[in-house]
Amino acid sequence: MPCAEQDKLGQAFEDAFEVLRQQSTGDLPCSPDYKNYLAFINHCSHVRGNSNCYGVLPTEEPVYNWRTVINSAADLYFEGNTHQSLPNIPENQLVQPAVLHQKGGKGRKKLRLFEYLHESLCNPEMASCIQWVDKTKGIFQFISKNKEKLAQLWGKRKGNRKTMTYQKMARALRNYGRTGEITKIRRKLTYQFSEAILQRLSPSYFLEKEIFYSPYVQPEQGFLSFSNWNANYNCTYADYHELSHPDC
DNA sequence: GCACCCGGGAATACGC
DNA sequence: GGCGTATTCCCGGGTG
Repeated sequence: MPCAEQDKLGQAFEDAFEVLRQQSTGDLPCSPDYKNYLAFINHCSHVRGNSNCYGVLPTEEPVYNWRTVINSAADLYFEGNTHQSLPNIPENQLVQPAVLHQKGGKGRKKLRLFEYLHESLCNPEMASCIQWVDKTKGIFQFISKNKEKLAQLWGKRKGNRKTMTYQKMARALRNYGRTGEITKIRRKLTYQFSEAILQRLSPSYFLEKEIFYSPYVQPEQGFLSFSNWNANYNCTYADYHELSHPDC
C-alpha cells in the first residue's frame, strides 16, 4: 500500500483509537463489539503511526458510532487515486464505501439481504440459524430449526410491517438468482454467494488480501466483513436475545 | 396424506 | 414518476 494511503488509513485508525480510549475511560458509551475493534486495530498496527498527513473524518454523525469510524476509514482509504493500486478487478465489482454510495452524501446505504446474511454468517451468535458449508466457495446453509428466527430478525431489522418468514426471505433470495448475486444450491436450505459478492464483502479487499480475525469468530468460520462486521451488532445481539429469551 | 422445501408470477411498498 | 429492491401473497410441484 502506498505511503500516502497508509497514512490516510492510519489516521482513521488513530481516530478509532481515540474513540476506544474514550470508551475505556467511560467518556463514551461502550459497545459490545468493543473487543472486535480492539482486535482489529491491534492487528492492523502496521498502518498506525504516521500522523503527518491528516484526513478529517466525516462528522455528519457523532464519532462514537463505530460504523462511522470504520466507514470513515474506508472512505479515507478510497479517496483519491487509491483504485489504481487495487488488483485488476472490474469497476462494477469495486467496493463502494457506504458513504460514497450516497447521493449527495446523505444518509446511509440501505442494508441488503445478502449483506445481512453475510453479517450473520460472521456472527457466532447466529450459528444456530445459519452456517457456512464451504466458506471459500461462499456456500452457506440455513439451519432448519432456527431459520424462522433468522428471518424474523431480518424483518425486524428492516422494520417490516409484518413478521418476516423464511418463505418470504427465500423468495427474496431467489430474486438474487436473476442477478447472480446468490444462487440456490441443489441441497436443502443451501445457497451460494457469487464471487463478486464475496469479494465485495471481504475485508481482505480493503487491506490487500490481508485477513484479520476476530476473537468472536471461530477459525474455521473465517473473517469478518470490514464493511459489515460492525453493522448493528447492538441491534442483532439485542434482537437475538429478545427472540431467544422473550421472558428476559 | 402431510409437512417441508422449492420455484416463480404478480401486486405492492418503499427509498432514492 | 421511474427504477431498483424487497415484501407479500399465492399457487403448484417435488420429496421423504
